[in-house]
Amino acid sequence: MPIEIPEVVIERLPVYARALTELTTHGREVVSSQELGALLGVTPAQIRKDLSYFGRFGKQGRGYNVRRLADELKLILGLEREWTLALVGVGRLGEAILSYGGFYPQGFHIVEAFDADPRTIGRVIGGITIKDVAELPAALVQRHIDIGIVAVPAEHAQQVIDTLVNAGVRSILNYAPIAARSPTHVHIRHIDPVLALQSMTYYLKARELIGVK
Amino acid sequence: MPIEIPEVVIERLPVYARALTELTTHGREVVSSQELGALLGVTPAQIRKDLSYFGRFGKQGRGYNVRRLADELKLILGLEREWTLALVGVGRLGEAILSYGGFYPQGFHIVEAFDADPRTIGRVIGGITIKDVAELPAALVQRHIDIGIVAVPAEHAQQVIDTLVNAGVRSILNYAPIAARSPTHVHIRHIDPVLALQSMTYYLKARELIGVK
DNA sequence: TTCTGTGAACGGATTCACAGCA
DNA sequence: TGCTGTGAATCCGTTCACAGAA
Repeated sequence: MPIEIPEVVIERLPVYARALTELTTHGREVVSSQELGALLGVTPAQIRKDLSYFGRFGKQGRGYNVRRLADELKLILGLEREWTLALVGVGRLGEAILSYGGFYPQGFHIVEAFDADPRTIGRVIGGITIKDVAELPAALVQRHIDIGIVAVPAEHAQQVIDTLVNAGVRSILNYAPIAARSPTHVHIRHIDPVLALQSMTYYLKARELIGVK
Repeated sequence: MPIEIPEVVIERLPVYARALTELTTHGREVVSSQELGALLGVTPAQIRKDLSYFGRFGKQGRGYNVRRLADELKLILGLEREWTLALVGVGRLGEAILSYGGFYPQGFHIVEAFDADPRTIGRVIGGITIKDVAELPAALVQRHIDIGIVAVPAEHAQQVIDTLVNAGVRSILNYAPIAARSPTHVHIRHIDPVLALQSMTYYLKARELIGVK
């Protein structure tokens, strides 16, 4: 197996997979890197190069079989199977995450949820009984969890992440507004809308300065 | 003014600003790029280089004045002022966004909200009356909106984005799972937890293949 | 001495451009 | 002819390393 595929490439694959799946529902059977690129705002060369890390999926002169390529990508990403997730933090945000209908159909099953608030512990949301966060370490031993979701206040996030990591969780989706530190073998993705907004205002401000309104 | 500061640099500034603000609350007066880097998992050289695009904020032999640098960064990013936002889509997700307490204190004020569902239109959430999305274009003319938040189902997202762009909105925070196309002068940030999960499974799967469990 | 600011070197990702297959 | 797959060239961000200020 070829070592070190750039992480940016891995992050683009789900985007391709999603677009291809969408195309199959429209009955599309073949796409060229050109078309797919136009659809996604990516250069055709980018797509071809990315795919070339994993194999040769296209037919010269024709393009890619949409369904075949979608399936290949899902296999590469591990999207053909289901994954178990544990949610830590069931405040307003955590509750929204629990109720969100977009994870399950994609094979991401939240099977445990934890909180520190006695008023929240014991409640049942979306079929899941909220447990005491103190039970988190023990629960992680008992039941295999692939991915942790962190939705606790910023001040507790690092500690929760440490607990997850110590229990062997290697993938974390973090909603807390912190610059979390974790071992290199752990993959973290941050969902941070405020940070996203704060970088866009730079451009808004810049435009106003030069009077473009 | 120097042209073309890399976008990645702009995206790191809010991270620095947040850490510095945090440090000020701890009474910290001076930091070196070394310390700040350790805190954020970034190299000191990275921080110094990033800052050098905007000026000379440090003192050789000492480091940076925490409060001063925090203020400078906020000024650069436009975080000293308040910004008006309009939310489009007040389903479960949109409602969570409206109720989320993290935007307002950072100067991001959601002042309008729109939906297509007659049962939702007219409701009041967080002091805001939900309007009919059909009124969106007119409302954008009437009231200045800096940033649009898109939280509609995927199939309507592109159309909503187009409407926002046509009305002159230049910054969009998109929660819909689509690869949106927009003019280059418009800045879009995507919040897409499923995509984030789908790229992490690659590494989970890879580890399992080589038997690391 | 310590740590910033920065040109130069480096490294890695993107794009180019073309050989080769359908 | 059309479009893939891919080495080579290019571009661009990161890191190095050091001069210089406190």
